[in-house]
Amino acid sequence: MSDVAMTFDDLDDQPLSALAPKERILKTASALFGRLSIHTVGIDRIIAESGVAKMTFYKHFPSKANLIATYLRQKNDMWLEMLSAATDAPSLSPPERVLAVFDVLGGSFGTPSFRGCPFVKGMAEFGPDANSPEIQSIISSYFDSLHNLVASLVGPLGLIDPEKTVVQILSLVQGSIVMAQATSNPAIAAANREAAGLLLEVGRKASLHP
Amino acid sequence: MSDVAMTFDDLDDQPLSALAPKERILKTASALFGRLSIHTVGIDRIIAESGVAKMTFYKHFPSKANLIATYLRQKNDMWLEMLSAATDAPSLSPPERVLAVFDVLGGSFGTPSFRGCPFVKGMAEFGPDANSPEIQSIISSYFDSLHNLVASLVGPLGLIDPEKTVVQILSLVQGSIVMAQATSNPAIAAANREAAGLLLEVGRKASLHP
DNA sequence: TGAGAAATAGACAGGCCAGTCTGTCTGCCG
DNA sequence: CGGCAGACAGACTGGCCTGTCTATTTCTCA
Repeated sequence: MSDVAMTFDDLDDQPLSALAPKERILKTASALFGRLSIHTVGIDRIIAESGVAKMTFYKHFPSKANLIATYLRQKNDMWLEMLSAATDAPSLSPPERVLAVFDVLGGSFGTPSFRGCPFVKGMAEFGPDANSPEIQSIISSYFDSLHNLVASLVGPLGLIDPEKTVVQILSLVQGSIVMAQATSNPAIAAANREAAGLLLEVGRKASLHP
Repeated sequence: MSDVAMTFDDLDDQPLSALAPKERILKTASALFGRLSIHTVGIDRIIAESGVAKMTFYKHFPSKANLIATYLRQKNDMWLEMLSAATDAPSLSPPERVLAVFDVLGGSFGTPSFRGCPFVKGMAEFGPDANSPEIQSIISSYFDSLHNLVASLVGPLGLIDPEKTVVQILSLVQGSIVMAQATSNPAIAAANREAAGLLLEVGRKASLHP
């Protein structure tokens, strides 16, 4: 763990000074994709704002689709590593590990670079009929990974119907992100952390069939 | 209530036979915007698939932005009317009115025309930096309306912190839609209906401060 | 210092897209 | 039957976008 708090959109914050061209491109693209959208941001703009020549861009990224894939993979890795780090903290009890996810969310929601979930947005722009198999597979593998992470945290709790609880927690996570993006209510993460805690508690006893 | 079940994407299902040109255009656009995305669907394609002349299109919709706005307003109206109808059923108890929202969701998730929430997708394509004030205002007014609807259903329950519960319910709603779009798990709506029921129950007593 | 690799600047082709325009046809109503 | 409104078909413009290409400059490092 570093001494500076990580956020959901970590990379977008630092000044874009003299990095290697490839990182400069990726950082500029990441910021633009977040602020606007993927389809509305052209290569020319990414090139102009990252201060790079067109040939340099195409040397590092053979196509725009390749840049998008790299962008999404980077977001996937950063986000899952952040979650893993937070939920692995040794001081946490098993249920607290699940709830730690919402603390990470809450930390991200406040930052100015928060622009919603890149994968939900990616799904919106590259749906199942979009004929972009690589991008679609990155997106669905993100959802799989998140499912596996939460399932691995819920599993040890010995709940009656763990898969149901996992779905509920995942819905609260995604719902939190959507709500934080749509409304700037600062209480969202805390409210849903509390909801998740209740679901874990009740899931231990019985599931509404007393 | 009609004899045929309504779904989230109602209009997209019926055959696109001989309707008035304006409705044909809107229906075709709605289907294409849902299957693909707004930015990736061009006017030419909408015209071709709706079997309409270009001039006819521009007579009814002065611009693509106007078509998009009309499309979103129609989705807004249909969806809110569906929710109002379901939550107004006289046989329901006050808490059941809240849970009825998840029954509507569950009914939509199974239909082949379900393609996620048009407003979440709209937010992804027309974010705050997109310079499309009309579209943005339709989207944010949708979220406001949904908030008001849920708040009006939660209000009569006399909960300790109703606003917190409203946020939790709304997060479960949005999270359900995202999860249903990302994974085709048929149990999502039921699991989150149950979660919402628990939150309403617990919210009546005290909120984790015993 | 000197050579090769890498980056820069910017022109260019080909395709798509929004929106305009011209002309033809159909169908309704007096 | 005649006329007119509305729909149809499709060409066309100007602009943007991805990706290629050329020619020049800078950086590295031996």
